[in-house]
Amino acid sequence: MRSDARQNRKRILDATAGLVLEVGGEPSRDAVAERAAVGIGTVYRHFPDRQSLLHATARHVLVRTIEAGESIVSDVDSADALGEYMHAAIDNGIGVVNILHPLLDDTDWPDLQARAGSLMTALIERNRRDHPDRTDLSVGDIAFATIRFGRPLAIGLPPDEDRAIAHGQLARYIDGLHSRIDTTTRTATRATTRTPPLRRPGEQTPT
Amino acid sequence: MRSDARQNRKRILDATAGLVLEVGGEPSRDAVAERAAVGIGTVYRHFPDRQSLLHATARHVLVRTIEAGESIVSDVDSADALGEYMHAAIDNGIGVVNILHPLLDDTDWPDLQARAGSLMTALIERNRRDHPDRTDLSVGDIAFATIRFGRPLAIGLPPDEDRAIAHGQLARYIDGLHSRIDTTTRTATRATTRTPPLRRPGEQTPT
DNA sequence: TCTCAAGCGGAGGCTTATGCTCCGTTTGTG
DNA sequence: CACAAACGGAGCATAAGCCTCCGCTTGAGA
Repeated sequence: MRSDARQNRKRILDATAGLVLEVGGEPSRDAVAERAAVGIGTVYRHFPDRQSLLHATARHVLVRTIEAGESIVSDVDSADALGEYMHAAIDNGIGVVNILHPLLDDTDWPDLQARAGSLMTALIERNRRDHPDRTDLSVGDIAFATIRFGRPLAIGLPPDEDRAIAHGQLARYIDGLHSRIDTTTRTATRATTRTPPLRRPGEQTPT
Repeated sequence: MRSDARQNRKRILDATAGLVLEVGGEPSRDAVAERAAVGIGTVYRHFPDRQSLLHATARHVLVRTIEAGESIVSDVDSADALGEYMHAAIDNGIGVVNILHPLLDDTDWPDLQARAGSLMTALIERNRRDHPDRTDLSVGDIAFATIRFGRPLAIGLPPDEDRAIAHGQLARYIDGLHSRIDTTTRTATRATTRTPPLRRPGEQTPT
C-alpha cells in the first residue's frame, strides 16, 4: 500500500468518526469525502460499500480505546485506573462505536471482544485493589457508562464544550459508583416506585 | 376542534416524540403518519410545515415534564424531590427536547422558560432543605443531566431496557452529586491531567 | 334522525439528497 | 525516469421525502 493511500485511509476513518459524533447517524459518503478533504472516488476505492466504511471506523475507534485502556491498566502508579479509563474512552471517541452499533454485525471482531473483555476484567480487578471497600462493580456499569458519556450531549454544541460537560458528568457518575454501597437500597426503592413510561396506547408499527 | 381531531393531534405528537427518541433526528412526515396510524394528509393539516410539527412536539414534552416537576416539588412528603424530578423527566421523554433543540428557535416559549426556571430554582432550594450538607448544585447539573440520561443509550435497544439502564445510571449520578463535596478536589485534578481530545490534524470543513 | 361542516386518507407528481461509476490526471517508488 | 498505483470529481441513476388535492367519512348541533 502506497504511503499516501494509507494516510488517506486514516483521514477517511477520522472524518467518519467525527461526523458520526457531531452530526449523528450514518454520514453520507459525500460528506465524509468533503470532511476528509479527499475525492469521493477515493472513499469508494477504500471502502466499496457503506458497511465496510462503518465497520472499519468502529474498529478504528475501538482499537484506539482498548489500547489506551491497556496502557492505563498497566500503569502501576495510577490510583484510579478505572476512572481514568472511562475518561480516556470518551476522549477516544468510544461513542462512535455505540452510535454505529445497530448497523454492524454482532459477530464481527471476536478478537477485539476478547481483548475488551480482558481489559474490563482487569479494570474491575484493579479497582477492587484501589478501592477495597466496593467490590460490586459490573462490566455493564463501565461499558454502558462509557457509551452514555461518550455521545455528544447536544448536536450543535461546540465539541470542546460538549466534551467538558461529559467529563464533568462522568466524574459525578464515578463518584456515585464509589458511594454505591451506601445508597443501593434507596435507589432500588426508587426504581420500583417510579412512574410508568411514556408510550401511546394502541398503535404499533407492524411493518 | 372536533374530538377526533384533537385525538389525532395528540397521536401525531406522541408518534413524533417516539420516533425522535428511538430513531433519532428529524423523522420524515410519512414515518410520523404511519406510526401515528393516520393519513399523511392529517399530519399536514395539523402541522403545515416541519417546523411547526417539531415545535409542537418539543413543547408537548416540555409541558408534560414541567407539570410533573411542579407536582413533585409541591409534594411535601418527598424526601428527594430533585432526584424524583430527574427520573420523571426521563420518563416524560425530555430527551426529545434536546434532540430537537438545534432545529428550534431559541426565542420560542418565553413562558415555558420562565416556568422551567422557577421549577429548577425551587428544586435546588428544596434540595438544600432535604440535604443541608450540599449546597452547590447548579441548574446545569440538573438540566444537562436530564438531557444526558433522557436520550436513548443505543438506537436498537428495546426501549424498556434502555430506560431501565438510564434510570440506573441516573441514580449513580445523583449519588455522585450527593457525595460531591468530598471529591471535588480529586475530580478537578483529573480534569486538568486528562489526555487531549480526538481530532485530526489538518483539515477543517471550510465552506 | 338528519345534515353538513369539519375532518380524514392516501395516490401520485415533484424535488432533493445520496449512491456510485468511470476515466483522464497526478504521484509515490523501484 | 517509467509506470502502476492512487487520485478527483462530473454526472447519471435511484431512492427518499415533500406536499397537494379531492372524494369519502364522521362528530355533533338542530
